[in-house]
Amino acid sequence: MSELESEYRLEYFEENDFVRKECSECGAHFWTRDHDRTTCGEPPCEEYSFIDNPGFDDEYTMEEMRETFLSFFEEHGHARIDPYPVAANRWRDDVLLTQASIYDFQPLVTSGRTPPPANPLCISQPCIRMQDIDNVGKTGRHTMAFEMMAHHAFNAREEVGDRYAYSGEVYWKDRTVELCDELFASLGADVTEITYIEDPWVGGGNAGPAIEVIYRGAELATLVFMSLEQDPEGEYELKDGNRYSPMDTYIVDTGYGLERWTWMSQGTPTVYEAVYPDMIDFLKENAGIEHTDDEETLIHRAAKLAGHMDIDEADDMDAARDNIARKLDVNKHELESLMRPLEDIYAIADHCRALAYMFGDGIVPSNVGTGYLARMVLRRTKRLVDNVGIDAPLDELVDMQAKRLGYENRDTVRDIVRTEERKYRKTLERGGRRVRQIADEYAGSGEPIPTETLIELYDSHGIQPDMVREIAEERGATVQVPDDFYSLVAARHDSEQAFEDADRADDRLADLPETEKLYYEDQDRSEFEAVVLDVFEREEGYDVVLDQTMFYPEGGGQPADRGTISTGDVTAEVEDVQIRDGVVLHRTDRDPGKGEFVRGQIDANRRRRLMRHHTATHVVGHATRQVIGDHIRQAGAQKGLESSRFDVTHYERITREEVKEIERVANEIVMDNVPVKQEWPDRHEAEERHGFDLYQGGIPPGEKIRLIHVAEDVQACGGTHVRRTGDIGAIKILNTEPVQDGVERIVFAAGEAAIEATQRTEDALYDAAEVLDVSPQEVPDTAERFFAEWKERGKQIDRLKRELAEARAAAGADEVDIDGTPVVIQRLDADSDELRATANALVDEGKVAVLGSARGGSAQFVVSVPDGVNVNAGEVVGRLAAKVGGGGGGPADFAQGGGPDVDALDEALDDADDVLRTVLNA
RNA sequence: GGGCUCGUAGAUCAGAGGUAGAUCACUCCCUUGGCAUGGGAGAGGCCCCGGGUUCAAAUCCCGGCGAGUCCA
Repeated sequence: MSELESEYRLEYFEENDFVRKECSECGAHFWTRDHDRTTCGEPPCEEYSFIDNPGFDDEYTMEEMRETFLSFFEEHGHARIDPYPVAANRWRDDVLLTQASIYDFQPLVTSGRTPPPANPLCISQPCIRMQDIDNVGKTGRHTMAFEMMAHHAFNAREEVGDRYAYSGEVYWKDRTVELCDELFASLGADVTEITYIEDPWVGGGNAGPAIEVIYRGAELATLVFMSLEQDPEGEYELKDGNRYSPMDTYIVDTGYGLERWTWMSQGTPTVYEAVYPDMIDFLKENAGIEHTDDEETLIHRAAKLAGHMDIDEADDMDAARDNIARKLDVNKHELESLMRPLEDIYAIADHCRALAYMFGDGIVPSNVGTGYLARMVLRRTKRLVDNVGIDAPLDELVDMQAKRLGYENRDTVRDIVRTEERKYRKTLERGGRRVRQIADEYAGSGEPIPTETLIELYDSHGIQPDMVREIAEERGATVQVPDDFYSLVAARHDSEQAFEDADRADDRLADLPETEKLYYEDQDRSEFEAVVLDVFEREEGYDVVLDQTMFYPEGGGQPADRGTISTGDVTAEVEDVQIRDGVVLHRTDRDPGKGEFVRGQIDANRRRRLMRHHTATHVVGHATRQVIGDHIRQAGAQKGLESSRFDVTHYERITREEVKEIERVANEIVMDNVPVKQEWPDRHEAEERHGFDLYQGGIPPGEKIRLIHVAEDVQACGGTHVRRTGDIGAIKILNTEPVQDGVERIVFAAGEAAIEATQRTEDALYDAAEVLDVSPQEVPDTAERFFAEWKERGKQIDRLKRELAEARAAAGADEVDIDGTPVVIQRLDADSDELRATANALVDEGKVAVLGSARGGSAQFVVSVPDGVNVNAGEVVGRLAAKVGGGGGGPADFAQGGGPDVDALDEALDDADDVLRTVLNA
């Protein structure tokens, strides 16, 4: 019995004559108004009963259902909130995709550090869950993309006062269940059929009681009461084996699946037909799928049983399908050939919606992060489309969903899909060639292609084993894919992950007040006075804490200030500045003394350069978005003194033309000399006005955030900036390079650094011009001509060497006769090409060539033997080379070798005839 | 972020320490009235870049650049 059992004894249940029951099938505890009920109502304990028998008074489209839900909660005192992007990594670094509405408020709101945008609130949040990907299309109810409708209330215990960004209780369990119940009733549901299953929730270090809400076999909502946090000494032990204790904040976290509610209202065989009717029709027609009335009936009946098709719960797909076929009394293969294409079409519609969300919200395909997930989904979708025989281009299919979802950047989305599809096609072509080659190798041998090769093909070249099998079979080779294929692949990646220590809160700083940040008040000042609050000794040097400071601590990609802190008699160099929990630590070489009055002086020149680069970063970012597109987002940035780098998301290489245009637009903003403004608005107002693109460099905590306006560009930013764009002076883009797939780095310089960088580039050009003895403008043409001439000369030299060699051979150098074979033994002191050519020419005349050279600081030999002469050239070279302290070898008719002992070369050549005789007689 | 694979002729690839190759494409010649085609000849290479090992590196080692792919 759960220790949380008492948590579920709600007044609301008692007042409304609910009873607590235990499911006769699965043993779960649940609450119901129906006193005769025996099962919990959730598959597999019960089947869907709403198919062809809708559970609400009216049919709703997805749009209508969303509106109905949100306005219901608005009428019940909730504020409606706009949805967040599906790319959750835009505001948190612990997850990639938004998988639930509560993700929008983690970690800053749930921890109480930042107030929610409204309290209570309701929202319909687009989510993507990759975990269910294998179920999509097959179970009739799983989708990868979905909207989680939700109402949330953020509560804090009375006794903690206003320590958190919200206080007191808005509402808790009874009101939550009551609202849920009322929503059902307002739609005309038969509330006696609803079951509320007790199902404690645990996840991500938090936990709490939770209730699954089941109606006619479908799980329509989950009501989570997040109220516990992990604590080794906590009073509750939950199903994950950890102990938990109550938190100061407690949060109503609900989830109502928009698609399921829509489905429930329509009672179609699958959720997909309820939510994407137009797209399903289009895909069916395009794929040429038509059903007879009998088949249609069979599909309906199978759909009701499809709840069993869940690869998590059923042992495997095959068994589940078998099971359904038996219940319907039809042939399994018949059922399969009927259902498969439909399942693919359902999955395509769902995947296209997921892709529309991802690309619409600015995810760029990549080999890492969310971009990789998007790439996987796209490729999977492409395979499904090809499989089922749909000839519409993928970008059009994704666009159908993007249009429905109301995205405005549809052209970019289509461009991304096309680019990505092209890349995939190339990978498939490359892979196909590779597999055919391997298949041909094994086709003759009768052996199957080894598992090791399959793993290699998948891991290194992205070729699915199924594809290998297909191609191999065409070529007459066999393939056996082991069941544990993917775990074998995983085994190749079992290296341990290195963890970086998170900055731990420093106890020493707990009692110190936050340092007053003068650098935000006047960004041009470089001197200030302060009091030393404390000094901590470090291994090397000291950490000095002041009451206020002009020193900018490292952050937001901007390096820390340098300078000095001085009292009357001590001057300490500030070598680094860091910030911990709002306290600025000045790392110095000397101790100014606790309690002293000090004068601080920052290195103004250094700071000016950094400020120029920081403001320039905003300008370059803005210019890049204007030139390339709205999907451009900051993926990292580092400011410097000589240059800065700015990483942006983009799905192609940035061209030279684009660089020039970005540079032009950026410098236009500089020349416009507009003021750079900072403001500290309420965060939610700022988000309302400017959207999530504010947070290019991460999300700051707190009720108010600092915004920097540069021309039309607005960003949340903690850095220091120049007063007007004209103060930047000039911006010069130095280079662009790929950081990873989907991320391009723009390296640029601002102000005097831009001039310096340009001068360096010019110096290089002038130096080259001087060497070529032409004007800088003529350098490219001249270089091209020289390179062509250089290549031509190389060929000319080769020709001449060949002629020289022939001439030498014809001249008949000292020729000796060894056992009837003419042999030329000669020292040439030429390079190895020439030796080779000469030897070849001699061989053409039927002579054995033994040539030596001392070119290049070492002794070298070439020995060449004509056809029909029984001398092993390799052996001759080996013996000669041994005399000069080296080695050599080669095929029997041609060999090379040498050694370091140049002085012994002549002696070795003198002995060559003996060597030849020995080898000949052997 | 980490692992793995690959950079050789315009394209696709072979060569795996010892004289840089094949196929297609290209140029020219022959066959034809012209084309498809057939026969022959030729041109085309900083073997990605930089170090190292070696008598000798396209080949082995290290570093870089570039492309691809899998995993988190």
